[in-house]
This record gives sequence, C-alpha cells and structure tokens, in this order.
Amino acid sequence: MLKITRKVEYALIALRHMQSNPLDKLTSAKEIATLYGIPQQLLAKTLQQMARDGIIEAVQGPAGGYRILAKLDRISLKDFFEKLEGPLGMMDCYFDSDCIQIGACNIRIPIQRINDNMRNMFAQMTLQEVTQ
Amino acid sequence: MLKITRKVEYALIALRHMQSNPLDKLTSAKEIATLYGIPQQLLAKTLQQMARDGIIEAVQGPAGGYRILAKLDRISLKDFFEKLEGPLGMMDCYFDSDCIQIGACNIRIPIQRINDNMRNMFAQMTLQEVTQ
DNA sequence: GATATATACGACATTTTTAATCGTATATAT
DNA sequence: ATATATACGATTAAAAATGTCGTATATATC
Ligand code: FES
Ligand code: FES
Repeated sequence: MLKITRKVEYALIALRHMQSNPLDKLTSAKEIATLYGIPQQLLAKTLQQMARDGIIEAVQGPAGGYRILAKLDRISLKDFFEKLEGPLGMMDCYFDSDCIQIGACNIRIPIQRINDNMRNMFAQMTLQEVTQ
Repeated sequence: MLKITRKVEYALIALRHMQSNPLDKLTSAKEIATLYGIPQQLLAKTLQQMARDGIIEAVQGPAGGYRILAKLDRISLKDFFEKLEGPLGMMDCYFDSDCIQIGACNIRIPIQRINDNMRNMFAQMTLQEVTQ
C-alpha cells in the first residue's frame, strides 16, 4: 500500500532525463524507453498525457519528440501526482461520499486528518527538487 | 495510488471503536463487523494479526473478544502500517535492490528522498491521535 | 509524392494485488 | 454436551495496475 504507480515512476524518469540535457533538445519516447528499459508504448502514453497537461511539449514527425515546457519549480508533487493519477486520497471516501459505511463510519475525520498531512507534504515538494 | 488498504481501514475502525468504551471491555469481531458493515472473517483475521503484534489482546471462548493492550500513544502510524502491511515504500526498490532498471535508473535517490519524507511524516503521528 | 519515423489514442489483454470466503481446529463459558 | 468465540491456512473472487495492439495523423527526408 501507499505505492506510487509505474506511470508516475516512468514520468519522473523521463523528466529527469530531459532535465539532464539542453532544455530545447527533443527526446523521443523510444530513446528514453530503450535507455531505461521501460515499455515504449506505455511511456509514450504517459508522455502524451504530460503533453496534454502542459508539462512537456510534443513535436511530431521524424526527428520529433518531447521537451520540457513548464517551470518544474512551479509544479508541486501533489499537482503532478493528481495530473497523472487523479485526486490524491488515502481512501476513496476522502472525496466521494459513496462509502460503504453510510453513516456508521467512525474514522472518517481522523483519516481526513492524516490525508491532509500527506497532501500537504506533497504540496510542499516541487517537481524540480525530484528531477534536478 | 498512495491508498491504504481495507485491512488497515478495518483495523482503525476496530481500534477506534474499542477506544470509545471502557478499556477492559471485550468486543467480539462479530460485534464490530455487524456494527460497521464490514466482512466478519476478514476483520477477524486483522484483529488476530493485531493480537499477535501485541496491539490488542484476545480472549477466547464465548463472551470472549478483544481489547486494547498497547499504549496507543507509543505506537507510530508508521509502525502500525508496517506491522499490518510490511515495509513502507512508495516503490519496491526502496528496500530490495532487485529493481528492473539494474544500473540505469536515474530517480532512485530522489524517490528515496520523497519516501523518507513520507515515512517521517507517519513516524511522527501516533495511533492514539487517529483513534481517539 | 512515396517513405520512414514520430506522436496520438482508444480498445483490449495480461498480470498483480487486494479483498473476501471457506474449511477446520481450538478454547471456554454455560 | 453445546454454543460461541478466536486461530489460521487455503482458496476464490474482484479490482487495479500494467502492458500490448491496431490504427490514425503529422512531418522531415529523399
Ligand atoms: S471508511 Fe469511508 S467514510 Fe469511513
Ligand atoms: S526504479 Fe527502482 S531503482 Fe529506480
């Protein structure tokens, strides 16, 4: 439990790779996939999603690829996680109220407190710190 | 991602319930299961595990049940989570070195930093705070 | 203009993890 | 003896994560 997904892991690897060479250089999904031994198609989808989210920029055609677009020190880890994986909650009932324990639950408030702590922690870390 | 398991959820519900009435009172798995609408057998196993871990005490036979044994303000959330679910790492390679990216990985160190932050956060919260 | 290479993306299949159930044994109050 | 509770390994079911496939589109190069 409390694991991050491969998708996020791959996204971080890609960002860190792009961060490590000139910012205007284009890097293809294939390049990163073979270099770090990760499934190319899956990585490609993740990169496409990050492009939709404005984190990176995509250039099509041969000699195309991706490059970093956003200021990574302006994106919190919380926002990054939520862009890729949706709302961040240790339990589903943190957001939706369709929990099993309709009215009987006795830990909703305490769990929310823990969750707020966690969200807060990730809100205070930037993507820059992780990928630099 | 970053979700806690039902097992942990059920454990917290049970602890909070026991916390809310006299500490020497015995509560059966069935009682808690029906009260909060959770699978009895699954809850029972979780309670048994907590008993093995010394968090609660089990009394067999009719009129038996469980009651809190440990000082909940001496158990960190990190320890509690790890007792129930094993080592706490956002990625498997935090502990074991059998990661896919044998030598090529570029985010190991950064991820460990995030992970340490998270572990630290849970190490600073006690079970008491959550269940009181 | 044909070709090769890259992104774009929905649909499907596989694998892994989590959740729940089953069956049986043991303890003990009544 | 009986009923009720814990104890626990084994199995099944459900859900989520991971990976693959097929096809479309853009564009640099020849
Ligand atoms: S478990 Fe969902 S509200 Fe408590
Ligand atoms: S992903 Fe495991 S070491 Fe980087």
